[in-house]
Amino acid sequence: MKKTTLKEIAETLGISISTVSKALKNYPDVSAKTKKRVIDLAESLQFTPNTFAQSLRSNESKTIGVIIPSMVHYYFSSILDAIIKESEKNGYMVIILQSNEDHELEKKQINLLLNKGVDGILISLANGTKDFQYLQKVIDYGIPLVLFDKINKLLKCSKVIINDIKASYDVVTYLINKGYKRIAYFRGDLNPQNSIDRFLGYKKALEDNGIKYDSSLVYLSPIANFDEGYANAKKLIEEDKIDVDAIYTITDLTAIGVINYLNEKNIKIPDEIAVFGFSNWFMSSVITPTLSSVEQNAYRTGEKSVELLFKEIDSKQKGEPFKHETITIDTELVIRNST
Amino acid sequence: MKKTTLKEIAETLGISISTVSKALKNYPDVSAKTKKRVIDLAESLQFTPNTFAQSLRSNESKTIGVIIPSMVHYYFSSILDAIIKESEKNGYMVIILQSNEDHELEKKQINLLLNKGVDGILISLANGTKDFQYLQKVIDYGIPLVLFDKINKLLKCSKVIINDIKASYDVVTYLINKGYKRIAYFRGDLNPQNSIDRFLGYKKALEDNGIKYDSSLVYLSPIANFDEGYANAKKLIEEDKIDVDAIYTITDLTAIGVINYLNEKNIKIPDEIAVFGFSNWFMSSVITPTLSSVEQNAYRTGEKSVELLFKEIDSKQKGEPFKHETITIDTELVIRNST
DNA sequence: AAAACTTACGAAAAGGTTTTCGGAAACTTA
DNA sequence: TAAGTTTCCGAAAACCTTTTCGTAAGTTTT
Repeated sequence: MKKTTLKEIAETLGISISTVSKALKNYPDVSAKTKKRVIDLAESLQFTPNTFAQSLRSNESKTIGVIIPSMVHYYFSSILDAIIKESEKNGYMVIILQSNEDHELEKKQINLLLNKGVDGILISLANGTKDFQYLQKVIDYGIPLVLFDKINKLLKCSKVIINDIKASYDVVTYLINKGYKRIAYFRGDLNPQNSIDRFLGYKKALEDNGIKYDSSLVYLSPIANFDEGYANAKKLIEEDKIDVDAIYTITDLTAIGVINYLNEKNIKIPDEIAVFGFSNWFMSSVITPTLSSVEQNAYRTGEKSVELLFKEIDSKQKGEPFKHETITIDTELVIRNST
Repeated sequence: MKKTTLKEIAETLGISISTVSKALKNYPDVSAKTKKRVIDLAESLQFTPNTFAQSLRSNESKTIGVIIPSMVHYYFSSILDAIIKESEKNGYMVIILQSNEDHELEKKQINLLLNKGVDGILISLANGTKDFQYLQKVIDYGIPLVLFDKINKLLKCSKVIINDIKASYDVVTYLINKGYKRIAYFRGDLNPQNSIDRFLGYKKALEDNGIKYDSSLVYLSPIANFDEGYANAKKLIEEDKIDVDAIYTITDLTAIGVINYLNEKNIKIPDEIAVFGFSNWFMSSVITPTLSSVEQNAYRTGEKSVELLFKEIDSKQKGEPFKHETITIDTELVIRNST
């Protein structure tokens, strides 16, 4: 089975290819009668234009590329959900790549997408990413680029983020107001901006509330997973940090590791130790006890990211200049039984 | 910034476009000297062939399409993880679409992918899908198609599934051997094949173990989510089904709903009622109590699906006939504290 | 030295669409 | 009726790569 082409329609009707093309695109210089003949035949043959040829001519693929660290992740899959749906509404398809937190792979994938001829790129950076030359290359090539979640402030392009400093500040302030005094923090690596910012928010809230920052209450969980949360909680308890009354973590998964350890040791949450997470994974609402967290509005982040990208693609098509924007997505504290 | 073309290289070197193309593809009828000149210049200009033109010529996009019901789902995102990674290894990119369990949308998306010119399609069917004409169309067009997870037996194409009947049979047999006698089942809709099969496995295990099937112990949860599990558990308890000693559900999420209700009512798991799920979501290993489940090997399902698809794409390129295969992925019971 | 090969390159077509431009025919205006 | 306008269509180029086929020059064989 072969696809119908303009040529076939033209030959069948005894007219030229140009006329067929113009008829289907409703050009004014085709008579109503001819238009009808063309459209009728095109429909009966289920004609759809060959996208390869269209892309070659227009240099547009009607496809965008997305690079995320990992797909099996509540936050990212929610963002992708939004990106895919919004793109489809706009007649675009989405190619997804996973950097796997590997900086070199990310670099290669950017090049793959550029070669592929995508009309725009959305990316949440891998943690290790320090050299931004290849992203600058995307910008130089004039390909619309939007950074979301894990961004780099130095790049001149649009960005969608949350205010991590404020969100983190709010968490700690809430804990202090609840009466918790010795608040441990399980921080992430100091590489992606949001990891730094959450740590800064933690510190600032302590300071503003007259609590001295104590570095012995800060534990590192570089990949922010379940095991690290569990291990750090174990360490904390075994180090006899008996006065710690709350543990706040870089992300929910780590917090759930903490909860599991505390549950095992029969340490009462929140009576003996409270736990606060970040990102509001679905899981957090169904574990025991339910986990307080920060709703990051992943879906909205995805929506806004594509929105910015399409704005930029649009400007490019029209040859208009484009003003980069940075959108900050609102976050909210979700209070549950763990605090 | 514009992309380098063969033409530019040809003009710079004062040779023809054909020769440049052949030099880069290492044709034997280009002298070593010319080859070197071409390759050197191509590298310094960072030449990469225009994929639009390549696709137009070869009628291949080096892209495959995937349609799943939903992306924010542990099972599906794991499958996608595998699909994306394996495709990348083979030099293919992946376009992902979500049918949202909407049969009409699914149909539209198949057409989108066909028009896009993807080299193959992977799909897990929406629950409501009853009319398979448009999938037959894919096959008729000669586009490689692989069904996974939620399939239809009548379609003549490759498939990757698990043995749902056996997996379910094993669960119930295990429960019976553990001494549970009144085993309730929260079943899914009778539409996708796997939902039917799990139900059949449940019935058969009862029968083979001399336990009479009791339809009053079967509850329906059509979309198999948390709330339905919770609601059905509530209903079961409020109906005073006091002798029920185990609840087995179509999927983990539903089981977690059950656990949450039982926890709330202080009904001891597994002492008063045991709970068994299906799919082994990550969540199941961290809730209280941890949930017994069936490991479905999602990643492996993804791997095998692309493997079959690429086999078929390969055969097509070589003009060889292709023999459809159905691969059955092994499952294992994962026993935890809920049973 | 003529015949038979080999080597190395280029012309050209094909893949399908889009859009500009030119021109013939039909029509309107003075 | 001549000049000016519309209306409608088609030729052709452009987007870029790939591959077949032809051919000139050079090399080897009789």
